[in-house]
Amino acid sequence: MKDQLQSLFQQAIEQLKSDNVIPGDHQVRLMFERTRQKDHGDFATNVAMTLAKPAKRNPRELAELIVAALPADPLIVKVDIAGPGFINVFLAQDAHHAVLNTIFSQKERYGLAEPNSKQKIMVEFVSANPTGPLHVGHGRGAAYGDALARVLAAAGNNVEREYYVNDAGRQMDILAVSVWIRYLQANDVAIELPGNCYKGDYVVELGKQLFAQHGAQYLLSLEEISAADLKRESSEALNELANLSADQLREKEEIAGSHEKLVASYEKKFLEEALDTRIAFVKQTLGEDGFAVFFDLALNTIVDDIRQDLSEFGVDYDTWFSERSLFDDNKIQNAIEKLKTSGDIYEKGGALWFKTTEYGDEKDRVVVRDNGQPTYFASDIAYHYDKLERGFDLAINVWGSDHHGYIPRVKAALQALGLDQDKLKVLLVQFAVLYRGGEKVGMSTRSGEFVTLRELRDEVGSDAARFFYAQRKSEQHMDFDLDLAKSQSNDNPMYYVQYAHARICRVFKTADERTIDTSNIEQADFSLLSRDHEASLLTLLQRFPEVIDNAAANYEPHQITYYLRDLATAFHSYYNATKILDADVGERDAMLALCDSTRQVLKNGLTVIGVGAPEAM
RNA sequence: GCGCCCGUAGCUCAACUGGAUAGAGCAACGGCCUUCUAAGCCGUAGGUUACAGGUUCGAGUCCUGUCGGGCGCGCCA
Repeated sequence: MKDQLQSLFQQAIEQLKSDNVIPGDHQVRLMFERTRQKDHGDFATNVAMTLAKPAKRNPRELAELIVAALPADPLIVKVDIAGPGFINVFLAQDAHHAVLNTIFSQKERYGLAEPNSKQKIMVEFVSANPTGPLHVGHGRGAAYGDALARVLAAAGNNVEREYYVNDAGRQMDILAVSVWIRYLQANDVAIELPGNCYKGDYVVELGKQLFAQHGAQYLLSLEEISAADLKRESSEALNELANLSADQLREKEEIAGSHEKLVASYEKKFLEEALDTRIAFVKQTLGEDGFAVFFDLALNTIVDDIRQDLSEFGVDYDTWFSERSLFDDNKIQNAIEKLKTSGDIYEKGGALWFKTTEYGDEKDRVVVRDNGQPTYFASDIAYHYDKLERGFDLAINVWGSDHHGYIPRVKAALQALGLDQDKLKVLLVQFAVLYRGGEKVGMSTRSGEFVTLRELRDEVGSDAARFFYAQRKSEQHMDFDLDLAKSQSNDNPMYYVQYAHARICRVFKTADERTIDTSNIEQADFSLLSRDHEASLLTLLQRFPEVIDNAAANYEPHQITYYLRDLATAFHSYYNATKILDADVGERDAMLALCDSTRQVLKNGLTVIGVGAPEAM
């Protein structure tokens, strides 16, 4: 529809160019918008106003000339010039009715572009550390990422979904040690779980499970363990604190806010040091294979759980990419070597640094620590290198907004590796701030104090949760009131949209019961659809492909949810104002055709955001 | 201190990427079920788009500053 208008107006503009009204070399940006008000017609363009300056004429005068040069076409019945120079286009009735034929012929494909006709895109999202179950914060990333993937696919892209599993690194070691301590407790060893270990109930379960499988095989006494613990006098952090000069102390206190806060921050560092000592001890005592028993069980159990959780949420991935595989396949080494060759790596203090400042980062970053261990950043360099080498036109990362500071260094790495940094698009999802009874709820996985995605799904259902998340645009901060989400789930607009779909289904069932023949409604006389309600519905049905396009182009699946609400509203109004099945045969069939098309588009739209379209509520 | 994001009706959010009179849902108030599902419909009320400047035919949207909120500034992941 827009395309046809484009070409008609383009002809008019070419005409004016050859008449020297518009400079021939001027690039004309011709845009059509749906109008907000009926007396502005169906479409409006501001082209006369944008051309006013280059053509050195006032906009309304220019609009007259454009309209005069417009070729006649049956599509357009009237063209108005309004306001400061808008050109308002009124379409013929037939043009509105034609959408029904299109929907009948394309059915579940209506609104969707030709599959795989555009780019090959990878969407990586969620990628939460496999150290515990997903919480409701991850839910937003999951709902957004998956809806985005579906929208991009609907717009004709070939889309792959990937989950990057951080199965290497310190957090996983902490998890393994946490499980081991719970295992000792299951063996009646009177050991305490350190405060900075993982405290969730699932860790207790894993400990019990290992006890059942392996008995006392990995048992140590409290005395043996305590003997190896880090003593306060051996702590680097505490020694540093003790040796601060008076000046240094005052300066650091000022930054920390108070003496107590400064001491607390050093105590915290000491506890992390102590935990590292414990990890090293456990690794050494249990041996590589013994430690792997705890590590692998925890990892596999949790990844399986996450996979199932997401699948029940309607999110299924094409690939689960293991961080550890980057080590096994030497991909990290290779990436670092490549950076060395290009001269982007230097050594300082025993560590290897990557000159990210050369590419716009605020400071250089360590890729290999002085102890020889690659950093998380090193993994990420290798991972993104590998990702882009796999041949995607575009790689999208959906990240929590807390990672925004990380973008410049990853982009720096891509540039240094000779890749096109524009092929990586990072989309940030703001944190959902959780409230329960007016109180903010914490979401730390280590503390074990969080509401899981599964709990939310159990209480409100996967569809309602998805719709709720999908309604928000990603960069919008979001207040998530758990009580509200649970108690008022019927207020979720999803039910309103689904209800419209179910109502239409009911109309057709009742038609059946009354032995009304609905098999030929596609051939009905659509010109009988001339009420205001019908015109609104037809316009909305026409808009659906534009909505998909726009949502995909801007990475904004939330546009679909608002569109669906509008469509449902238009239908509910129509339904209340009209007794469809009691109308005369010809009119009735036309109305049924309109209903059937509306049902189809509601279903197509719900599918694009990953929500079901039930036939009854 | 520096950087990123945000600030729109009492609350939660939209606004077709710079367009015409800023819109929905909750909450409030008044109506509509002998009818194809009332999980619905119709109506009333609610706004200096945080504030102050600027850019232009035109600004919630772009620029500058101020205020307020979230997040980030590790040889953590």
